[in-house]
Amino acid sequence: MPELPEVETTRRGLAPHLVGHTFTGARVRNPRLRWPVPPDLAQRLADRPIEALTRRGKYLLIHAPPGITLLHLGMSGSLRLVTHDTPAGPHDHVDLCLDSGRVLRLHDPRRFGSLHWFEAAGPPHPLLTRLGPEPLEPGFDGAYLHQASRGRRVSIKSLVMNARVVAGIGNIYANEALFLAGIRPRRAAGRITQREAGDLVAALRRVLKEALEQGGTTLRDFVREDGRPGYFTQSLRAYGRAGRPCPVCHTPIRQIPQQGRSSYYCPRCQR
DNA sequence: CCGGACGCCTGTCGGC
DNA sequence: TGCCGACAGGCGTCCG
Repeated sequence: MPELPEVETTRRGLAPHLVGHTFTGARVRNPRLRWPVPPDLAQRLADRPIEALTRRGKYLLIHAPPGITLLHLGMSGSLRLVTHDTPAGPHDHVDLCLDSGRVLRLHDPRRFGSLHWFEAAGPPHPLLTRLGPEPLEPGFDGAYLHQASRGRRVSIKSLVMNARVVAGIGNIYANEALFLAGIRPRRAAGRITQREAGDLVAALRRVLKEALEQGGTTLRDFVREDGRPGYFTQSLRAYGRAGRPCPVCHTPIRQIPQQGRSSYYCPRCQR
């Protein structure tokens, strides 16, 4: 998916087109996403003015009282703004219609994404209640990550991709941050030193900010609200670069399977 | 509580 | 050329 930089890029692109506008309704072409799209979505949204568009981890939240629409893009989801008469293609599952004549269109070939609606005044949505701190906010620092890693037998990469530990980090940015911090992805989380925890937090912050500046990473599916890809793809240091030279020492980047996914690292720079 | 396996989907790519 | 398995940005659920 879309990890934090891609979701935040989408949020920033959408905000000027949503906030201050009003929903006129919705069109659900295929409600079968990760969870069923609410059948009464159109009625819930109609005539509701949009007050804010926020992000928590990889979740987007559209605040239109009395409700909040919660969106998750899964592995292959994207959101685009199109005019109301733009023909829908395959995998264009949901349209949220705006009074501007534009439509917020959810496209998701693999359908691992989801769309929820819940009352703003009620309890927070269950998907949001157990999320760890935002990686770009002050609550996430070396002391926190070191503390969170104590006694954990999982790999440091797994720990950092665990949304209960820190929100918004997926496979790409976990690999990239571990590269910058000089830590091998298979290291046991419980054996990470205080200094390494600090380095990893700094690396995560740095790579997330860099990716944000370039509109995120596009491997195949991700596009921004206007259809442009993310340009951080060309700046990836380790991810997807198996066999190619390490940008620092030129040793070939190694690819290993880890929990059913690929990890990439430099065997010389990372210990 | 923790950690690992599984399942949910479709599309693409490489090897035979 | 065609088929088939592996793999792809995620994550809730279940089981030991």
